[in-house]
Amino acid sequence: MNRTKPCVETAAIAHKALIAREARRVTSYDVALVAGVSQSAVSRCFQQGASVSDATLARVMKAAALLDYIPNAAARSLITRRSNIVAVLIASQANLQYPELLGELSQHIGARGRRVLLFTLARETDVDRVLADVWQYQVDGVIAAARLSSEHIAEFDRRRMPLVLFNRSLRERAVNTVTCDHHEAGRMLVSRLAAAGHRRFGIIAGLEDSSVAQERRRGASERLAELGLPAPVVVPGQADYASGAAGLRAIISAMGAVPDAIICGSDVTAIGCLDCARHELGIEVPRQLSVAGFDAVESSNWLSYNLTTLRQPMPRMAMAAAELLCTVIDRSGGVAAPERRVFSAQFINGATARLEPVFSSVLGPALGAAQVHGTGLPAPVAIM
Amino acid sequence: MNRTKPCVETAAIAHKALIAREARRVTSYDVALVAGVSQSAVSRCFQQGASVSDATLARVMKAAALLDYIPNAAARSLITRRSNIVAVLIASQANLQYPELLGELSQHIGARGRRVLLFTLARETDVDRVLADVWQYQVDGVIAAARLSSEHIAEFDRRRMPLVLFNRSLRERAVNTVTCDHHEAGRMLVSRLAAAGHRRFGIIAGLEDSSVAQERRRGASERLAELGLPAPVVVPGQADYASGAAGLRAIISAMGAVPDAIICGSDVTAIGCLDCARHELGIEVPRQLSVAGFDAVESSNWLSYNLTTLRQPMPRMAMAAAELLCTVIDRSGGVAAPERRVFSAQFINGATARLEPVFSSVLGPALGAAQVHGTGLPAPVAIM
DNA sequence: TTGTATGCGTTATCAC
DNA sequence: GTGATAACGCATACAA
Repeated sequence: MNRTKPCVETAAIAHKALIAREARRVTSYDVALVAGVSQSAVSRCFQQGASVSDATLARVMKAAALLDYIPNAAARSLITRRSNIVAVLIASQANLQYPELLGELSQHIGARGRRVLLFTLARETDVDRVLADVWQYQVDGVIAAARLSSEHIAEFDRRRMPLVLFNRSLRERAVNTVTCDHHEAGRMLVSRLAAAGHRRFGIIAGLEDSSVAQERRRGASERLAELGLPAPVVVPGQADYASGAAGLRAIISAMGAVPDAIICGSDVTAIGCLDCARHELGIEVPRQLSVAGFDAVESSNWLSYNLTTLRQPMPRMAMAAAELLCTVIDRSGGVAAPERRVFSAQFINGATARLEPVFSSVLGPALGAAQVHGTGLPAPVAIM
Repeated sequence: MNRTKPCVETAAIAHKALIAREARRVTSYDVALVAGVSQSAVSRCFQQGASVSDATLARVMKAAALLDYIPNAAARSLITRRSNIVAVLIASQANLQYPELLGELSQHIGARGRRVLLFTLARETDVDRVLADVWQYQVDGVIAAARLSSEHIAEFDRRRMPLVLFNRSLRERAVNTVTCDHHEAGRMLVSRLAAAGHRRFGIIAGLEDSSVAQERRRGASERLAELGLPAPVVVPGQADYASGAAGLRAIISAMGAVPDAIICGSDVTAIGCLDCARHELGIEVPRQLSVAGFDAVESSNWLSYNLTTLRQPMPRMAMAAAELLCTVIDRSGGVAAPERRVFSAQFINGATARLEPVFSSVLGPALGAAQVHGTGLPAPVAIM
């Protein structure tokens, strides 16, 4: 028994030289040769539930270590039909807006033994080109944080490719989704602002092609109508800082006055709006104007802003997406009905919106603020 | 000839049903059968410089389209020894600090016909575990924006795995790198501040294990010593907002006074420092205190801050890294000497540091600012 | 230009 | 528990 030890080592050295000379890769055959077992035995040593004797395992592992052997995932996936790779499709925009998303997804997917193959979309129209690549790489599933058409979804079905939509919903087709309820978030924000007496609203929209921004806007407008408040002045925006200033000026110009509240499609836009109001137009926030955003990005919490906003639970959503996709992959074959996981946005009570009722005791009888905001509602509207 | 057309179509339909029944994938053999050619002909149709007649190409492509055939990248990489996959190793920290990096890398690498397999590191110590995965996936090369030890690099060499280090340099070993000259950036910042009369410096360090932050700090300290200025008060930080406020208080406490200038390891820290100074301690910036950051993140340019900072040319650096790696991959075999591409940081002249000489004409004769800043230098120091 | 035959490195199936 | 052998789906050398 003792004699095998030096044998394995010297054999490994000689064999390694041979491999280097022939400029080949180290394969399981090489390990088998050095360990003095069959190639099948080597293969089994690198699998989970395989039955191998301790002695064999030890010999094989030793030989593998000496040769720097690592199983070839390409060859494995060819036969197992599992690449252990998950594609993540994400619009560059979305990646910049939610920088933590990719990292969170990668972590959770990694924890489930798979890796993320990244497909970034400079424009949403790149989807077609990118999907062709996705099919090639034989990924086990796809998380899409980008706009997919109904035809795209159909192709996923046809190819039996597991798919989870992230923050995009598609009414026409049943498909696995993880989303935040942006429609409800828009409603909630308006409810709170209206309850505090805001009457005249401006909205700086987010990206036109973003369903997230559209849902928020729809929710807000819908709730305003329900409450019998005037229709908001809506101006376009691009979810960036500059859109905040431009939007604010456009709203004031269209309205002929400063509105009671401005709802922005994103925090960065809200911050742009805020800075413009305070530093350029001399409008006091929140005394003369309330400003609210969406997403609760890190900077919204900074002392200079302390923004009133709504947070999507990104970490939980990322985890849910990873979990959902991996579950679908693991039970592949057994095709189950698609699942929708919807999370609620969390209200962040910052300091850029007056959310106390106008007749709150903290305000004196001379309600300058109430006058600036127009007549105000006779009574606070029920919150949500 | 005309008769072949319906033949291909009906054959395709029948064949597709067969494949579905057997629950197989569509392979090049299936396409060959339907198109009435050999499998190698099909293979050639999906390669670049292969010689195929127009007629064959047309028949094959038609059959492929009808069958939804896509070449299997795993099988291809097995024989070509090219996966067309590039691994990107990135610390989660770095991803949050430079959200655009991943997207830029992905775009440029995609433009060169490859995709990014993402490996995020929650902790820098995860490198070992992650590298084992990297070898498995048979990637063509690696871009590492994480700390690698000399032993790690040695393993890349041993496996002949092309590697580009991003923003990490390693003196001990020759390796391809793309970096920004952070050492020089630190020196530059001190030179400018010193030239404007700042004498007493505080430094809020970045992450301890980040070579970027260390280089900046070393450059700054070195330049201060060269200029004969007092050694700076250095306090720890974590590149986050909270570190700014904590660092500012710590520096003031250690110094027993407000320093002339504080250099922060990152913009976010600088913004935290700024907010604390202005909103909590009532220190006027830049009149009583100059604050500078690093990186020129988007928010540094906002009206509320307008930060004095230094920008790394991230887009160009990302492009350089992608280009360098792909070049190395394409000439694989011909091992060339490693290359280092070093970019310079760009100074952003914001409004949070007094960079005019203290005796500038815009200041009146009663130099409150100069007194706050101590004696000031008798004459401006030469810039750089 | 086209077809035949072979190999890439692994897992899976079956005897033993 | 172990070893022979057959896939997996493609690209390539070579003959035609």
